[in-house]
Amino acid sequence: MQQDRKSEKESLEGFLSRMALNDNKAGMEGLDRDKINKIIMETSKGSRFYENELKRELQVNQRIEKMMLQKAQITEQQLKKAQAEVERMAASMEKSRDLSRVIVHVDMDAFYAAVEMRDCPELKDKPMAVGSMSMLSTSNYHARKFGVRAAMPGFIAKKLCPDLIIVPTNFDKYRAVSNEIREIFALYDPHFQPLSLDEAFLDFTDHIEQRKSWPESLRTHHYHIIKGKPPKMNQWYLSPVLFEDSPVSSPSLPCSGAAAGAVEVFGTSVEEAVREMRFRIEQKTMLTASAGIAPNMMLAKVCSDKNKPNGQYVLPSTREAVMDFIQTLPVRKIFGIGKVSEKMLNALGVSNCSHLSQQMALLSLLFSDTSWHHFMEVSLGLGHTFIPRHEERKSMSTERTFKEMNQTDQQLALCKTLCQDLAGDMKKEGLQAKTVTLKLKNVNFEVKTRAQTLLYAISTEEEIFAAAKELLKTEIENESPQPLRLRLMGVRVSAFVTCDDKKPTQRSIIGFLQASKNECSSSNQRAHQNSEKQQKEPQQSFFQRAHALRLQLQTESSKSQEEANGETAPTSVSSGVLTSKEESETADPRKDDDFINPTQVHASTSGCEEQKAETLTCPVCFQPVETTDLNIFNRHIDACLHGRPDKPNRSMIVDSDSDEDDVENHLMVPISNVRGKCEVEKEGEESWLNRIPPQKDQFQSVQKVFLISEEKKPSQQTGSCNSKSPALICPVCQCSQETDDLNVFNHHVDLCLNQEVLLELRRPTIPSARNTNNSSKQASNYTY
DNA sequence: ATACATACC
DNA sequence: TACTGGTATGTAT
Repeated sequence: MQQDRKSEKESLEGFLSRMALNDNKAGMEGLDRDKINKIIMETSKGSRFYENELKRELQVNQRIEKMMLQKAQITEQQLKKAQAEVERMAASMEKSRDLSRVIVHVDMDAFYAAVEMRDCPELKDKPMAVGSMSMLSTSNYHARKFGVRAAMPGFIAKKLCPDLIIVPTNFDKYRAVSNEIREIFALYDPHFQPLSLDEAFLDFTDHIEQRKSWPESLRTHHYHIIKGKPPKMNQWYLSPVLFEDSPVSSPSLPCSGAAAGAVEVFGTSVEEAVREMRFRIEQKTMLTASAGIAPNMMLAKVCSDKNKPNGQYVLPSTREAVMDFIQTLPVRKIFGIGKVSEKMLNALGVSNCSHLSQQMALLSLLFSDTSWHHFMEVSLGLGHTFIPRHEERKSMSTERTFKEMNQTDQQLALCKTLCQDLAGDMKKEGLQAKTVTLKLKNVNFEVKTRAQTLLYAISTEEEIFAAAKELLKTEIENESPQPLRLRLMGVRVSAFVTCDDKKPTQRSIIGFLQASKNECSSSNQRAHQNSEKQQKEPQQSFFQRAHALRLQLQTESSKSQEEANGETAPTSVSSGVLTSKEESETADPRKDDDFINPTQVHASTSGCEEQKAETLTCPVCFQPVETTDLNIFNRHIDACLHGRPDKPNRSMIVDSDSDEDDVENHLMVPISNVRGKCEVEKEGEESWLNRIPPQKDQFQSVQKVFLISEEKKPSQQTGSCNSKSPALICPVCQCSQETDDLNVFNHHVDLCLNQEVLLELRRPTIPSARNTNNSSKQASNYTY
């Protein structure tokens, strides 16, 4: 009994560390923590969410236990050695210290809540929060006294504060205000870096330098005259009382300006400049901001929190001031150290930054290099002194939470919707991605992610869905006969192709062939392992690539079908050259042990590679054809395709949208569609396809292949393990081939691949009108 | 490369 | 009744 109680208490404590009130941030001082936590607990207890949090807490505790075990095994000697290393590192870091920059971090006070209060005077004296019963984005300072805070569900907040008013989010409004404040930021640093709608880093160094010589007139700013109301205390007059505990009689905000005729003159110092900026923000938006001024970004961020709300804090640019400041700083305040890191550090007796430096040798042995190097920088008060330019986006995603969904058809439909939304967002930014990730959260709050990287970039709804659907189907199958009981689904795309990757489709085919070449050489001739490295294409197994290519073709064909009814839009075709201009191995691929050796297929991956080809390489037989006459070349290809009618083959797979195995549902691609999409690209671009204008007989040839494959549907083999005879499975079409003769098999694979290559090359690409639009989607405004 | 976890707003 | 959504990055395999 006692034991039970004890373990319950322990898990309670663990639970608290995840769930309990975070009084780390501003506005949470002096409230009844225990009472609040009790209410949070009572409200949460027994819920699926709670259970999951408990589970995660357990995992963290186990991690800590492991760490402690590791710690126990550290010898005196190891520690000494580590200490030496730490000191070396510290010395080298110290050398990089730069105190010459003036970095400012600005942060709007309770942003969303403040905007809503500004626009609705009713709310001014009341506890309110922005969000919903399910989740709050932020709360005003009134509500914070009750323990109501960002990232807390509204229904719990209501328990803490029954009078709480919850206002739904109005993102458009916040975005508009955000644009207003960003205009002001730009006046002080045109290269400022926004962190969210309400927050930014600015480099004031240049501004300060110029400001020194500014006349007073440039530093004089007018108060807004609000109709009829005489100025009083400027702060009260300027903006509604948003925070009753905000520093009203701030010495840095003299009232004299207002009294003297509604102007205020700001000085030339950094503090004055920042105060001026905040003043202008307040004038323009009737909202207040807080700011931190420090020699680097890491410190500025901490400083902006120091005198929140409506205040600022300057950390002098001396080593002494910085080191003093750091010593008492709780580790949790540091950007990048969250609940879990804090808990782990606490377990080692590290709660503030002075402990951090004291324990650095130990930390260097227990944490990864990246982690302890970061700790080290923090403990020395170091951080970025130059604000990095806005980086390119690395991923884009959309996800949705809903009431339990366990029907497969609903799940697939939702997945499609998500893909549609995502494709729309991608289009806005002209993005093309290679990796698709599906995110699932079941009703027990367990999260799963499943990703697939394709070797070509995709962007359309259909393409994304083709990949996402497969991932989802796999998960559904894995769970069957139980259904997936989902509460959230999300789709993310990443691994965007860069602007110079102009021909992702083209590259995908080339990449496929080149990569398989590499693989062949490494798997069969170990001695040749160090052949040229693939620069950008990911190293995938042949099977993965084949699968990826099939997926792409799948998408493409389903698109073809959809578009069959409408007109065929003028689309361009990816360009590239297939020539036999070869310097190296020109051996017959079929003499090789590999089932494919497309070393003969070379292509210019970009238009800049000048190639005047005397010969063209047939994509079917891989033999050079000594002609530049496309008609002749086309006839050769036809002959090749005709010449091997007796090998088993399959048509390409078409998305069936059914729950049955796709392999069962392959269909013919309407030739008319293939043809309709075949258009010539830019002039001057050397493309194999360009050299073959769509001719009737071309497509007839292709059609024959399809017919052949229809005639000879290979027997199905889904499982790879239960085949008695040594049947081989084609990595392209994934059908088992009833032969153990490698030559026969190789012929099949060749044909299969060539067919896909042919179709692939007829695939149109959407002209990539990529504009580097940096309008990033902004998340919620959390003020923890 | 993939999966999962942590962190931030 | 009810515990987000978007992005980046670290850690582990």
